[in-house]
Amino acid sequence: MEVPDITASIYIRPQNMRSNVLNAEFPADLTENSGAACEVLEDKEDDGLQLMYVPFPSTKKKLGSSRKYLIAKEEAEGEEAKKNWMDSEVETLISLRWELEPDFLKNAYKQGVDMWSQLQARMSSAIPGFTRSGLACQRKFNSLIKQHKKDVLDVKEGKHHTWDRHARKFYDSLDRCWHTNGTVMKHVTANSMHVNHSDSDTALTNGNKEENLRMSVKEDEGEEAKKNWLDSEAETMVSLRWEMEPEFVGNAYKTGEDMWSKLQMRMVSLIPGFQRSGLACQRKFNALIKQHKKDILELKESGRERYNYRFYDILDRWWHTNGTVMKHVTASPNDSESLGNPEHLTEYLDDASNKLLREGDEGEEGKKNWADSEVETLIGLRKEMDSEFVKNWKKQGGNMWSKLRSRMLSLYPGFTRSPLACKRKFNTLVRHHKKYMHILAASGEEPLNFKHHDLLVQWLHNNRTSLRCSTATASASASASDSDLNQLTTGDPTVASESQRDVCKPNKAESSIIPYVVGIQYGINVPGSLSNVIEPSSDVNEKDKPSMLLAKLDGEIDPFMDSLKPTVSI
DNA sequence: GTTTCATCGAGCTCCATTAG
DNA sequence: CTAATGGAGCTCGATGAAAC
Repeated sequence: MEVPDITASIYIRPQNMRSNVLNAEFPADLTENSGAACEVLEDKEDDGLQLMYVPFPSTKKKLGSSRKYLIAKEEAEGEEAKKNWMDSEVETLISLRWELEPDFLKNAYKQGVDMWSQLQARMSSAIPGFTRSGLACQRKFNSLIKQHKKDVLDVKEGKHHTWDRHARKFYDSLDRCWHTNGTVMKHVTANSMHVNHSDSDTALTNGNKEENLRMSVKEDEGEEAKKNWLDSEAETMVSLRWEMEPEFVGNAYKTGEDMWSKLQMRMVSLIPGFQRSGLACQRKFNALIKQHKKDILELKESGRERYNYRFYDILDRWWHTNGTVMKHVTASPNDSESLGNPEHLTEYLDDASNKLLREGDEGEEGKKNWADSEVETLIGLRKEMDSEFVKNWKKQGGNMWSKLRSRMLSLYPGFTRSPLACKRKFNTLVRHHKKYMHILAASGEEPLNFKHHDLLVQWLHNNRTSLRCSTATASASASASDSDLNQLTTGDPTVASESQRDVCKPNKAESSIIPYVVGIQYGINVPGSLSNVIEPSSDVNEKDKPSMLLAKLDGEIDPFMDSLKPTVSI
């Protein structure tokens, strides 16, 4: 990826702040577009002067000082006018978003790190009088990318394009930053972890120093909460855990020997301001191992490298030198051997699934487990209300889970779980149902103790047209086949009604594989093309294949499973 | 000591609505 | 008509509480 020159070591200041301004020339099109005054600041590191274009509005309300600006900002906040974005605002947005790209990648979905608020703050300091929210910035940026992608695709496919639109004038800036050659702008999507960071890392230069300083101050102030682990923290923790391994082994399961607290104390001594608990260290460590194993599996099966954590090296070194050492935190004592072995995953999932539907007391609320009867009623009601769910899918005010919760309440006086809790429980059930399918496909044996599985299976296969609209989708460990399950439950678009198709439309990747996804649902991350998974015999007409496969689904579940088993390669 | 369940908060996406 | 926002739903990572 081409690194644009705007990643240079330049400090940006609001126009109203004094600074060392250099003479600079800007591309004519930029200044013309923005009609803005520009300011370029000195490279403090003096490591090769590079300039950054910093547009400022030819402001009507020019403010004399930063103080006045802050007051004006406060006054303006809350108005949230729906005024169109000025060109200069958009250009600044793109520049800052690119500059913060490494942080966006690193902090995707993390609690306690609101990247768009950080960007908004920088927008505010770069553009006096800027009053839009972080959310507005996020939406504007995403809509730009969406439009860009669409236009590029349209042009590629020879369709009529809309390049004369307002967004067009910013495509150069977007391309200059991300240089995507018209491919998907991955950086803002859930798949951002797939992006190779190496290119964008170079962008994290002096421009982020202020932000880094601010963050470090924050840490010193003890604003901990659920903040993402820094790489340095994780590395230190893994190293310490390794170093203390003999003690961990010696004191395993002994009461009064809280090894993780000891490790936590050493973390504090090594990292001033470290405020996480020993339990948090333990969880993070176990999560790292789990993730590592998952990544290795994925790499082995699909050839796709998902994560690139530096401390994986440490874990690997440890594993290879100390084969059995991980027994405290893994399901199998032979993890060093079972790495990459799907059977191991099966064992792991099986173990998990056996405990899945463990019931707690007939709980009233909060984090008490759901009672069997509650779950069954939940599924029953959800099934009963399915047409309503489909009808109101994504409609404002639909609030279907509230309605379902009301019906739960009428059946269970004293039922105190929230609509959201109902939704989450249901999504969790579906997620585990998918896990069940994986286990079944991997081992050929029906996992035990899936109490509510039958209810779900019955519904999923009788009603393939709607579930996509109301359930959580992929679990991280099984994203490939989960999406296929979604497709399965979405149903055959050639049969579904127009409205159903509209409501439950598959994503683009899925839409091209519809006829053949049936088999992969029961597979487990089978590498290669879908045809490797299930291939109708060659003497069947192309046009008959989809119906043939779907016809299988209409039969009983078990016979279908049986017929499928031999075709699934693991 | 380890794992699971449920929750929280941040980000993204989609459709409907509203303002310019 | 188009762009921006509202609102709902989804995924993901971290964590408290409880179960094992």
